Amino acid sequence: MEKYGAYSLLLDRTSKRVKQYAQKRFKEENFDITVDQWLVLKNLNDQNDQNQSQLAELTGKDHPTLTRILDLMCKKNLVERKASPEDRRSFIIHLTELGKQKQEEWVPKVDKIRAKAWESLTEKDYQDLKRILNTIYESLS
Amino acid sequence: MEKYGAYSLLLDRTSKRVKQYAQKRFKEENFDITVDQWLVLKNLNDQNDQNQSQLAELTGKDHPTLTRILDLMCKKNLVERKASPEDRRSFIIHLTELGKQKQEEWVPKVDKIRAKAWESLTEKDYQDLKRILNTIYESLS
DNA sequence: ACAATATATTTGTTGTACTAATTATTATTA
DNA sequence: TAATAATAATTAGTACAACAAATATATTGT
Repeated sequence: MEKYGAYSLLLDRTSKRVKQYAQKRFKEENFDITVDQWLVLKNLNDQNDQNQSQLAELTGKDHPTLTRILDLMCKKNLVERKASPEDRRSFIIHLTELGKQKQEEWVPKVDKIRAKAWESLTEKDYQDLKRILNTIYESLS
Repeated sequence: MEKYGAYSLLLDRTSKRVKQYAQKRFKEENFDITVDQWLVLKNLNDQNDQNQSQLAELTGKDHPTLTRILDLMCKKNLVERKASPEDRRSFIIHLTELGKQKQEEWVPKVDKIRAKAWESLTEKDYQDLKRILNTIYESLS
């Protein structure tokens, strides 16, 4: 029972390094965006005009965190909050022209940065990792 | 090249949930400690009286983060900073009696909590996960 | 011994995570 | 319809993460 305890440290330090590496490369390429902000930008490009709850679900952020990420992205004119026509409590998050433009500019470069971690691994490794992580995720829900 | 991009979100959300689950269970068991503080406590039990640099390396924290974690642990009397006899710049981090006591009390319960994620997975899965995560970690060093 | 350099830790700043509490609005139901 | 509950988003407080810069002490090369 004890022997598997180490996976949590392993997971923690790996995901930290993945994020850190991406952030460092973002900076080198002068992206002027954080990794978490990028995640939101990418999701919005796949499906624009979502409310914050949907967006929080998709990006795996909780509501307060997403609120602050969006605050920062609004300041940078990447997204804007628009009143929802059918529910006056909620906002529609809308990707601006600048946001769209940046997203298109950055996507291929980000893919390249992400691929770096996969240089010494195989397709099967990817499938295994996906399965194992999802199993862990579900076990703790 | 693009298809592997998703691993980063997967890693991020899984490690987040692992931490979140442990923290929730810690609270339920009234441990009065954070997951990150626990990691430090456990490492100190394996080898007491390390300086902050060694401890930072082992726990995967950077130095400023560790400084702040130790500040909180000192306040709780779990550890204490002692002057190093051979280097006046550095501190020896010493597990107190209370720290030792708590560590022993909590270890078996924490192992049980950690094992929860592994219920539906095998020994081979564990080896695979370890190998893949370490490969990613090394690729980005 | 002196200057340059390296090491150990702290401080400051910005961003993210989680909890709890708050406000505003919508939905339920008695 | 009035009271109650649920939902969307925000705010406040505490903890952690990454980076840069500051401080103090050690080490190295000359």
